[in-house]
Amino acid sequence: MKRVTRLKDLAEGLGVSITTVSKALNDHPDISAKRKKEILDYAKEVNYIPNQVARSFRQQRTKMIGIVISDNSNPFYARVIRGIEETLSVHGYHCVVMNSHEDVDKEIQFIGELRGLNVAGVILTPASGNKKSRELLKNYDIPYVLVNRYIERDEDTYVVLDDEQAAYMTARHLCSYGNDKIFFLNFLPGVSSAQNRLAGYKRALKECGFSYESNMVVSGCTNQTDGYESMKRILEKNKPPFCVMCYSDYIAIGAICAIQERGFHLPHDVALCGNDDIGILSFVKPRLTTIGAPKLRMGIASAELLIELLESRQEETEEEIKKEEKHIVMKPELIIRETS
Amino acid sequence: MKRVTRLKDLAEGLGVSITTVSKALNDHPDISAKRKKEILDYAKEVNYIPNQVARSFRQQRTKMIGIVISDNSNPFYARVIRGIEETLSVHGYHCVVMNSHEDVDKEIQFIGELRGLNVAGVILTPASGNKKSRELLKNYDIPYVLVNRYIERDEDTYVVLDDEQAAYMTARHLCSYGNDKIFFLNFLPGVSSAQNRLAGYKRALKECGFSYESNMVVSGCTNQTDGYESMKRILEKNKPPFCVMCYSDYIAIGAICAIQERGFHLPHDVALCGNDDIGILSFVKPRLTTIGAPKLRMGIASAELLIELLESRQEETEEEIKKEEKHIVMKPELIIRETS
DNA sequence: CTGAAAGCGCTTACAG
DNA sequence: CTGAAAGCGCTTACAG
Repeated sequence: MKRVTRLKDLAEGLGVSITTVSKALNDHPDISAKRKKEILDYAKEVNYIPNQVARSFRQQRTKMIGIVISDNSNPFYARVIRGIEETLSVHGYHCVVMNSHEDVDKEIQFIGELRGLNVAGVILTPASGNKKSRELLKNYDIPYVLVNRYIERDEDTYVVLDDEQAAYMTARHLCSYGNDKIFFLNFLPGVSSAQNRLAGYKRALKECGFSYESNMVVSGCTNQTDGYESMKRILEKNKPPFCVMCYSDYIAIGAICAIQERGFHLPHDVALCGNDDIGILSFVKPRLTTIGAPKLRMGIASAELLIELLESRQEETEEEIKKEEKHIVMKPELIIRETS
Repeated sequence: MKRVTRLKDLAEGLGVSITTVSKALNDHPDISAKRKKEILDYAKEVNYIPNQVARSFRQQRTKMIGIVISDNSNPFYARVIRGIEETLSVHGYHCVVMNSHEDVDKEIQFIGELRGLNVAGVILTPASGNKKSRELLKNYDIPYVLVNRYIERDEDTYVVLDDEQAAYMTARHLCSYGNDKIFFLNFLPGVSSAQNRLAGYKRALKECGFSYESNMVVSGCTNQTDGYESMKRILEKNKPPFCVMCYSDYIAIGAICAIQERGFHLPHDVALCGNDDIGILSFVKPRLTTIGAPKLRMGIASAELLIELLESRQEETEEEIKKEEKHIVMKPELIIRETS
């Protein structure tokens, strides 16, 4: 196994000090142009790659960012992560991705591991109702940005969709069908996005003169199968026409399956909306009416926000760290296609 | 900013040496049970988290694995990554995910960055035809596993689908329709999987007594849009009935869109197969006939293979490193649904 | 502009 | 069984 080239090897090869080589490579002003060029040329020639572990250790800070989400293979988070990765990459940061699967204990364990890795920051989608992670990050003094959900509306720094508005737009749209029933297949009730969607749904019903009935809302749907099963149960007790709004496209696809199985037609018998605009579904029949969420942009925005946080921290002294929470709330877009 | 607890703080707190604390925490045999318990209890009490950066630096090895794929938001890779992450996580490793977007230069740059991070190993899907990354990894002496593609059939360590067999099964299935034309919307021609699929396609044609015509194969399809456009072009020059096999479900969905737009029916006018079995599509009409690829298992297998490589390296002396390349070739499964 | 020296927090070979 | 000391490869405050 051949030895890796170190700063010391460069210094010896050129007959200068380690300090000088380090300064040249780090673009320190305090060095003559000639020397610098000499050193940089030589470093390139021998393909010197600085040991980032040593560097991070010495500087007591890494260029590593922890990304803790429920599941990287969920198309929603997959897009968010892509946005994050691309943005961080440009700024010289690297992403450590961890899947919590909505498991609070796992999430807490991950935060500890990230602390041990001395990550520069964390981008987190907190597991349903988990306040502890946020506390830990604060305790550890790790800058963080929440994405897609928040814990404390006014205190966290986060990037979310305007969920209240998204649900409001969807429900208003469905109200126009004039059916008296708009079912809502919602997500886990402990999550801010689900709570805000419920609020938007209620607001729309109220405005349209529909009464809110709690048994029209199904909580805790997380995937296609939940959508399918919930829809089946609804169809057993209710005769179309009616409307259905779904927390996600995933759930919507499951629900559509149940509806078609019973021989009903969309949007004629059941008018249905999804949420998220998962790319592949725009090519699929019946083309799903949904809410377009800027997943990539949410990723990009959370990465940019975190970088901003990190940089402001560099510049400020300990005293004057301004605890400015920032909230980015993205506009949803109603994409009307064929299912409503 | 409060100071982080170090080994030294534990030592001082307990009135023992740093060495002893380190031994206790690392489960060194060379320490009394009583001392060890004392130290472990205290460490837990003050919530001591070892500094992995310092540790990695000292040991000249990290628990970091680089994952370099084209795009983490591609549902195929998303599942593979999930399998990798879960497996590595159990073994105490962490994943640094990087998207190369089939860009050779970017991929090479990433390998360099991973070298700088001193990763323990790399799991790589090499960009189309890129032999350089593999060379670099060898030069840098970084253990690696290729996933979903290989560069040198006999020399690399990799986990792939049996692509030849997958295409063979699909084409045989389509041959049974007795149409004389089986189009093949293939991927980038520089990639081993695309080459092997072509071989399987040819084998099936030959066995079924169909002649191979190169103009029935469209190379370079990567996404829905390519599938859609290619299918449109085929429909302009060819009248159904005929068959189409697609390199991916993505491409298949695009192709279906084009077919339906022209008013043709599946499988009556056009019998079509995808490949990958992207989960969400099993709920969608017409339900796509496809090849089931064990994406999660491919991820798990590549992670396990890499860990095996890392551990064997630990145990062996420099002399006796056995350069055993391992190739895992996974069985494809033909899932016949509604499009053929 | 250049360089000697300290030190980041661990692990490990070694002495007792 | 315990601990003193060296050292992993850098950066940085400081002296010249």
